[in-house]
Amino acid sequence: MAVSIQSEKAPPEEKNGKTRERRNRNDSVIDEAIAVMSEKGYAATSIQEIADRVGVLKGSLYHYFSSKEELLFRIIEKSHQDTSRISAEVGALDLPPLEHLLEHIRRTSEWFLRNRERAHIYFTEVRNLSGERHAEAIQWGRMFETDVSALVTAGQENGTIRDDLDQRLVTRYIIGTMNNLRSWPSRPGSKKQFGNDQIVDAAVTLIADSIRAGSD
Amino acid sequence: MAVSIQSEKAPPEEKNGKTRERRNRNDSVIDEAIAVMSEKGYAATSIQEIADRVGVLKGSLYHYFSSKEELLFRIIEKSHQDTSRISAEVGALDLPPLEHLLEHIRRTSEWFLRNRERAHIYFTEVRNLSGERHAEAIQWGRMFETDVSALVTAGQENGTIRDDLDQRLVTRYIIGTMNNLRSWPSRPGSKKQFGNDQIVDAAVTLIADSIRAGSD
Amino acid sequence: MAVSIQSEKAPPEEKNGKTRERRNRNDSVIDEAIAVMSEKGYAATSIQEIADRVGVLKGSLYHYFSSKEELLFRIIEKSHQDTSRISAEVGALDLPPLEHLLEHIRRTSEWFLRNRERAHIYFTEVRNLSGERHAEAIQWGRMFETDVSALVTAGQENGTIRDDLDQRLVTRYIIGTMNNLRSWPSRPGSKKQFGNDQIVDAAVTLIADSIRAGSD
Amino acid sequence: MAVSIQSEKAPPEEKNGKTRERRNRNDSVIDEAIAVMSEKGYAATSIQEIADRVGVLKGSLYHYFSSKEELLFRIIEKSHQDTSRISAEVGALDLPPLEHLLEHIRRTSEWFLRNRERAHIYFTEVRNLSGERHAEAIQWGRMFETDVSALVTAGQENGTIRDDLDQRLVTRYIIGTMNNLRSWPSRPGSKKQFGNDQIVDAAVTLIADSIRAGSD
DNA sequence: GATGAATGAGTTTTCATTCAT
DNA sequence: CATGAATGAAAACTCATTCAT
Repeated sequence: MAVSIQSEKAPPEEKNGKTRERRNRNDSVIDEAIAVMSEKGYAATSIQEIADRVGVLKGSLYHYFSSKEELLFRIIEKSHQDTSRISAEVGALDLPPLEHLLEHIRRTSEWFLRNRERAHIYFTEVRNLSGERHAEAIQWGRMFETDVSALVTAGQENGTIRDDLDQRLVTRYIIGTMNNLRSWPSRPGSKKQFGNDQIVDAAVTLIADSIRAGSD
Repeated sequence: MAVSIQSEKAPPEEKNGKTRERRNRNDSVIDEAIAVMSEKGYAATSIQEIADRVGVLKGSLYHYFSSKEELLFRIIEKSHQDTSRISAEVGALDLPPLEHLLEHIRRTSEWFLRNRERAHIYFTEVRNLSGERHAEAIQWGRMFETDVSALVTAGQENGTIRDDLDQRLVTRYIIGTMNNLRSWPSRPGSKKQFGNDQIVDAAVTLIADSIRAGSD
Repeated sequence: MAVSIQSEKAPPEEKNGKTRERRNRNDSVIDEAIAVMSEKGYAATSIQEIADRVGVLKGSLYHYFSSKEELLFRIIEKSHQDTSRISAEVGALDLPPLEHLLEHIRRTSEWFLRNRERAHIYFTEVRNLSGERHAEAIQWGRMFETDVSALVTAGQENGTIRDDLDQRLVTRYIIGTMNNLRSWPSRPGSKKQFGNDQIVDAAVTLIADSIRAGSD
Repeated sequence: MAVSIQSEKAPPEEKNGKTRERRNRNDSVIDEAIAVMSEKGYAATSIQEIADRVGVLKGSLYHYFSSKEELLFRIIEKSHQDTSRISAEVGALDLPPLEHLLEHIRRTSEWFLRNRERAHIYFTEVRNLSGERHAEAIQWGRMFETDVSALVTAGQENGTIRDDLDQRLVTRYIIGTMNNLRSWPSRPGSKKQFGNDQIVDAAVTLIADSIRAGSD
């Protein structure tokens, strides 16, 4: 079942020179911010660089966000919304715990791979938020963890997931593995690399084989 | 079998003499740099902040390193040296591939957990190096990967490691899991958290159960 | 004797038609500008803030004035016109110097109190004008001073105002006292504060008692 | 009795070119800040302009203060300290209320005239402070007012100050007059202007004649 | 070794103003 | 009239680095 959420880059329209462009650059700003920030990290990314890539003066960017931190927040917020929605969609399937967990991993992993850059920011840059925004993002992370945690516990209780390992360690193992998918070999254009489907399949297989009851 | 490599923060010995003091100060600079950088990230860490924690004016830090980047390099270099040594020590045991790999994972993971902050920097801040230093650190990372990769391949060849999954994916899975150990639940002082040994045991168990031949 | 000049904020009439609306908006811009500028000062007031209060986007404000400085100039100009008119009206009464001066103080003070915010700007923000506008406003201030100064001199010459103090010092004393009336205690709604009439009476009494010939 | 407090500008040492100057520019920074801010107002004063006058790059100024607002605070704080000290010195003379008040006015006025620029900032720029600093400065202003207010009340009670006018209005009148002394005609170099002593004498005479009991 | 004033180039952010729609 | 994207210049502030003392 295909997941419908999409966050790909807006199509790069040609600038036709004549009139000063008035289109909405909101998506473009976010996209370029994601690209630079995921490559260099939030702190090492300058507003100047984003502006250069968008093709406006740096002051102009402040029409699209009120501060660099708010820009980061919006990127993270969108990731949270997407993954939350996936979580809800999987929940609606009403599967038994282990199948539920594996489907959750599968779809979330697909999203992470399709949105590698955004996901990277989601996982690594929360510490650059402050105050209210930081608290909220931390809360989101906890929700994400709780979703997995609850499924692991349920699987242990109905005997489908091994219970010789503490639920919290298993949860962290699963989330950590998903976090790292972005670094699994997949440079497109390289000779023999892997498609997102192959990576997801491998990850789900490995996780399933390690947590299934009776593994030990 | 205990691993002898130690990189913990220098014990806060009382200043009992010039020599000791000087020695401590040098270590202290590195230690505080590691502490701040692992918390805030390299780019968001200011020399001022390190100086404040060391208890010295920021100009004075330049007696201990020649640039912020060189400081980062030294931190990463030391991590490389430690993990390389571990790799060599395990190699000297002359174990069969799977056992060799698991022992490698075990000891390296122990080091990562004992040196959480330094390891975090090692894994995330290489992109802040430039030129020669960047190239060298990239090379070290490749060496680290190659060590694991070779063992996986050997294990697949002698039939002890599953070969239905590409060697590169399995390698990335293993390394990724090790990378993430620092975030496994372990706040010391908290009531029911986990010691480093428990975490390592769990990680090795999970990895072993997922990559062993015959899992599928 | 009631003074007829009125510069109070336009009453918040309901928008009952195009014409009325347009008229209101124009006044509203001035009124809000006066409110913000008197509170924060001209330099610390942003066009954005005025626009927010008017309920219009900042670009739209430029339909009502051509520059921030021109807006300030108009505010000051109106103050000058009002006080000039008062000065002329009092002159038309044809009173002897001391009585003339006191009536001038009385009516001008009433205007200052009724237009506290505008008067504040009139007295403190002239330095933010430049070029021609600055010169003109300075000239207005000089005219204001000259009006008082001439009356003081005349009073000294006919023996009704003390002449042991230089006319210029007395003039500055009078003007300075009027300038400060806006800070005399008068928060409306507070229990025992003072009405504008009481403040004016007190000020005129104090000034009269201090400058009358025979005081020493 | 002469007041000993002095805040004049530091002597302008010649820069003798040879070595980069390492002297303490703290006073110089404050002095130039006072000069520019009193002329243009806090908000219209740029750090750049102060730096230009001090002769350093603008970034270097941040060795002397941590923010523009803190710089303003320090200027205002010093004014408060000076005027507080004067108030205490006069209090120690143990004079009857009216004499006490007039001596207070005399000495404080002298300070205002000798420190025209600083006093101007003290009276007009408090609104540019924020948070804790703003609260503290407001408190200082209230203390200043309370000092005068208490003397007026005491004078009314022992019958030496007129009591037909409310104590609060008289207090504001006095403070307002002192505030305005800086604009009394005194440009040095101009032909027939006035020395500080003459201005203070005139002000004390005018105030005394207006508030003394029996004036009416 | 340590200091701390100074640099110089950078950062994020603000803001009056313009103008095509 | 009103919009709102964009400008361009300047603002406050940061920071790695240098260096005379």
